[in-house]
Amino acid sequence: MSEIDKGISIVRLLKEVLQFIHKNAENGFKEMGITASQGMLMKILSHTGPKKVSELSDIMGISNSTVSGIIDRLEKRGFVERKRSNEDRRVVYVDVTSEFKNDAKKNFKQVEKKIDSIVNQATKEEIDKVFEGLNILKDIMSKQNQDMDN
Amino acid sequence: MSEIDKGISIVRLLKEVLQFIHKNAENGFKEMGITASQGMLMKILSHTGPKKVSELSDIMGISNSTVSGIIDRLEKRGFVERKRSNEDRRVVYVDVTSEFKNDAKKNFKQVEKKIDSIVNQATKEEIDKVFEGLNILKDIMSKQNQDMDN
DNA sequence: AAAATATATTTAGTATACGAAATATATCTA
DNA sequence: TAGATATATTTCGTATACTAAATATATTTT
Repeated sequence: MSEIDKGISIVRLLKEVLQFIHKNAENGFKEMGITASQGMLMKILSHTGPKKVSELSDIMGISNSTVSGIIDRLEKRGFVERKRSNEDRRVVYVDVTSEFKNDAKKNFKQVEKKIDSIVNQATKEEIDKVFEGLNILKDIMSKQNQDMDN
Repeated sequence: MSEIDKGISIVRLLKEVLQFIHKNAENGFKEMGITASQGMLMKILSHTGPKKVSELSDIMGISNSTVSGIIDRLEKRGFVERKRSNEDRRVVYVDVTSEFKNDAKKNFKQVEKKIDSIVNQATKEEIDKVFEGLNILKDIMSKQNQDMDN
């Protein structure tokens, strides 16, 4: 495999894997009328309670502005609401609505369980190898990033 | 680490790695005024010659419609051109323009070299582990996909 | 306290990304 | 050969994703 193919193969494989994951989540959440990203955000909120926009960005690994857009659409659906913090008025807390808790949460839990079971199929050794490979790749890329700053 | 965290961690790590790669490519191609995806397409074309839209989709692992959009923007920049096939009029071949070959190709090669060198920094063992981890993850996800069809 | 600086979020603009529908052309079938 | 079916690409609508700029509020400095 040439150097060219190596780079492109890794990128394609990464995308392929993310697409599989996305597909699985998408299929699960579809029946609730929400997308995979929206489902991931709901998952975090319903497990750990109200979160700042910036906290959600950190957890999900995407930018504040993207989270803001996802919240916009979930708010329209009536699943989450924004609440301006009283301690620091710059901060916005996002939380699930009581409407969601009453109407959709039960269904959501079932979907969630089905999606979680995918990772659970893997053995501990497999998961370890997945993390090892990804961390190696991350190190290679981030080391290069530092070099480029010089 | 709980099952919930495990799933979200993997997704976040995958995204992080892809973002690093994207960042590196973006930084490189920026000076040419093209994006990372556009650069990847140019790389393929300039190494292997004219390609069908559908071939580019397969190589890059993205859909025809997305490739079509990327070609639109590269065409506006004057870097590629579309040519309807004479053998099969449904087919469109995409190729670099002579304008690109004369003006930008030299610069492009240098940028390309710099980006390729990133993967080359890694040892063979590291690359093998990366592929091993990614393939395990891919198998886990695709196995689940089949189960869901039942 | 007014100005400067810092922090948190949203908005605006651009580029992906997808699926479904539309278009165009090819090929097969009755 | 006309109609049905298949294939290739583009267009359209929606959802992400990013950065930079705008907005809002906090904190520090002078």
